[in-house]
Amino acid sequence: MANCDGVVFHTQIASIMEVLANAAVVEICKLVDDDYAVFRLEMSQSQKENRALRRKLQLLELKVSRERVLASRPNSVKIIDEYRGIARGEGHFTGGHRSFVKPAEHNAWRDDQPISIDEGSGTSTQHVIVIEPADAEAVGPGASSLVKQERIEGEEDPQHSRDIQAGAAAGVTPPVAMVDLATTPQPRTRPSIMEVSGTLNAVLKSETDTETHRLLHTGSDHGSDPERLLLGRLGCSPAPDSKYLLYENSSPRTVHSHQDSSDALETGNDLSRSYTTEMDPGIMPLVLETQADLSRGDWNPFSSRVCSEECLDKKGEVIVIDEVKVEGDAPLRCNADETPIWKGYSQGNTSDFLDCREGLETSLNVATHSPSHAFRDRDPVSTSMAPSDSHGRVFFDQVFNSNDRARDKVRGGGAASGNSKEKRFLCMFCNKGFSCPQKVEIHQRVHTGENPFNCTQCEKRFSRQDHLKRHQRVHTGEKPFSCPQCEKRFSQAGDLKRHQRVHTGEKPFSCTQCHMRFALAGNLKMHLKVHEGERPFTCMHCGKRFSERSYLRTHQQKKHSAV
DNA sequence: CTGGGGACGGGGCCC
DNA sequence: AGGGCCCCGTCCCCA
Repeated sequence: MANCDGVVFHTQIASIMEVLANAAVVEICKLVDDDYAVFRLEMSQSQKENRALRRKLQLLELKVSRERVLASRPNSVKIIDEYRGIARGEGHFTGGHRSFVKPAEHNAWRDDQPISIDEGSGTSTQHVIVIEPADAEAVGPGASSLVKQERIEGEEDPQHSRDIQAGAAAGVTPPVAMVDLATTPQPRTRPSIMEVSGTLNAVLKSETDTETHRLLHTGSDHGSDPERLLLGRLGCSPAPDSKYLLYENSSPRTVHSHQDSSDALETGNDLSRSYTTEMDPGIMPLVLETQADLSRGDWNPFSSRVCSEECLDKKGEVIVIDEVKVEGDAPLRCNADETPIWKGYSQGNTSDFLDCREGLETSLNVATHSPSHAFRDRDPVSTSMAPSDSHGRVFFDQVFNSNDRARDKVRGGGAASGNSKEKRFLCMFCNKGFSCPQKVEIHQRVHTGENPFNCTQCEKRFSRQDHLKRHQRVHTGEKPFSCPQCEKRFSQAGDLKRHQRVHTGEKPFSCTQCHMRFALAGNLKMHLKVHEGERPFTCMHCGKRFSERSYLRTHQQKKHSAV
């Protein structure tokens, strides 16, 4: 009985505890719910305030930008303060859609010319920056200008840039270099020059060539010779003859010109420098010349030159440069084992071109050892290997009728020198200029090592067909060149010419260390080792040293043949 | 060492 | 455009 009472007591206690616990839980939940409701209410209010403020700010910015556009248009000669602020480093370009728009019509903005800007894209706030020459009076009404449009908040809006282009193109059929690189798929024949990492670096060349117009000008004042515009990717070191060169380093984007070293680009007031250094990283460098008419096919696949001197005479003026973003890490390759890179140019595979450019930069010795450099280094006057006096050369010129060609060669030597106006096709390895793509292709075998012509009688291979043909005289024994003074015959004309010095006594190569003279350059070279005391070949039997391998071989045959 | 030839690479020009 | 040729320079080798 007592046990039963104890059980009932415990049961009652348990039920009471349960009730109390449930009540406590309910109370706690209620308290939490109340606090949460209050918290959510506060949050929603804050968010509403934020939205309202943001909207207000956007409206304010839009209003200000419109006012600035209107204020700038009456005289059309003004650099908006905002841009100045940016140029001074007070402002920052934000990422986003960028466009340069310049109307083709009359090469200039007109006062009554509408600026085509799509402002209907809703949430975006756009700044229109009109960049005009500060010295507009001097430049005159025909001065060209740039409009830079910037979106602050807007996301990528392809339609936006199309609108801009349409507006620019609507007026007159523009002799245009209009590049919407980000939104318009370029034909395969158009090198995608924007596939380069780095910051935005737009280079625009204007034919007006005023100082203030060199906002983004890399070209030369010599309008007739704006030959080279190179796009390097990794601080590429181009051939020395490159007159127009753009390369980038990791630090502030600078446009380099071999000729315009003193122009605005080099000054502290250089707007372009201020401009470019303010660009967002991750935006691509762009290089183009305003006169470039891409539709004419003047693109030089080997040099990344956008246009030739002919098209520079044209007056294309509309430029639309859209932002181009880095699209991952494009695979870089320049592998000699692969299809020769220059082959890609016919398909306009410019990424290949650029990639190989870069690949080249990793081994600059290719360029520095290029034949063109070697030729420049071989100054027949300044080296001891040269004919010792002018008489010798004149004599040989007269004898062998090689005057003109010899002189032409001496003059014409390096890349883009001499007759450079017609050498529009540049080797992508050493930048040497050639008159046609086929010549470039042949020349580039120097760099690629390709030898497509193989001898059927031996295993030798040659880069040129005429060399193969010449080589095959070895097998045929053909010696079409006979000496008129003796009965000797030669397979090559040069060999005969060289041989005839035996008869003439001509020794055009003189030693600078002594008075010895030689008929052959190679013999002089060998002789010079006597003066230099250079004896790299050592006899393994007696330790005697020799300057030439052949000397050592002869020595060993004579002295140590038994061994 | 010197003299000289064989062979080849490369550029330029002509047809 | 492409082939062929001329020319120059150079390396290698041999007598």
